[in-house]
Amino acid sequence: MGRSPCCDEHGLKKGPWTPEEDQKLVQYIQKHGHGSWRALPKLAGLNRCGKSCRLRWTNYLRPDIKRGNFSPEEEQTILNLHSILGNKWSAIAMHLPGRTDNEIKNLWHTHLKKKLIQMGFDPMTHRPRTDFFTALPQLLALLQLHQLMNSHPQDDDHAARLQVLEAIQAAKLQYFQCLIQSVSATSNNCYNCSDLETISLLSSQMTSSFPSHNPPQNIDSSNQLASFFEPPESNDTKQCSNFSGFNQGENNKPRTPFASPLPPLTDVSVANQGDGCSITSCDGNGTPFCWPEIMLDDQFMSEFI
DNA sequence: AAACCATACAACCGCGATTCA
DNA sequence: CTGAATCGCGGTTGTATGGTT
Repeated sequence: MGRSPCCDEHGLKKGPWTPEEDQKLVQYIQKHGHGSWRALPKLAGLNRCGKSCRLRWTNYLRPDIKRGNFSPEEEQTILNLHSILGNKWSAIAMHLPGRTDNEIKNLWHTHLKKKLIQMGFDPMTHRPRTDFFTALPQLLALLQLHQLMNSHPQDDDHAARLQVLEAIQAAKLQYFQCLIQSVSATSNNCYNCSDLETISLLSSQMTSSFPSHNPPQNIDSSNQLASFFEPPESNDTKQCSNFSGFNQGENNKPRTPFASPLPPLTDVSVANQGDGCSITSCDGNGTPFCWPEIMLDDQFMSEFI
């Protein structure tokens, strides 16, 4: 279906509008209405395309446009509507008299989106942020690499092995942080579960947190994750990050800090502290909740926190 | 004072939807 | 019914402005 690109017509002015052009446009529309936008520029004596005129009128010159900063109430309305409607700026604008879709869109990109991110919310889903599913493919790829490496213990590429192990440690930390974020976000619930059950439960919760995305369908990779979270057996490990989320001792099983039962938590934060990281939070009564100590390399802490 | 950077917002562009001959 | 013309939306870019180094 062919279309003539109206704005490509040569000789037509582009760029910022002058007060004289504004005046011509306003006077013409007040007198005749806009009618056909395509025909308007010629009739109004403007050297612009109709599309440019329509945009200038609807976004700037219309008499019912409310100018000035958005009020906190307006911002809240936009946030509420965006969580329901998504990027349907014109639909959102219909609920805010005097505001244009363009103005709302700009506000979103310059302020509201950043505000949500800073508050730890995903600006698209309006739910607590977690990069779990973003990181999952890399996590699984690293797992495969790890398994491959372990199945060829004779390989003597020491540097490569170290690199892979470090990457794995980084992925573990990233995954761990996702869990913390999720616990923080769901802190009104008490979980009574053990290590992998916690992961499984949180994973399913995260799945339900992404209605508009496409999380991996086959999320039941608990076995893979379980083996992935086994501590590396190589002697090289001491040169890598020490993720003390493993039970040190006979079983060497992965240990999440979410010992059962988990109290409702608030103010969860992870801070870089010397050689490792400290996690602080409060329970529902505002008293500090004691987390297991996590030791990690500065390199990884500075990268991920 | 100049260069650089970040931010805000007006304007443009491409494309799907709708209208109309 | 068909396809060209037009409209309107959402994503993106360009530029002015203010702040920082």
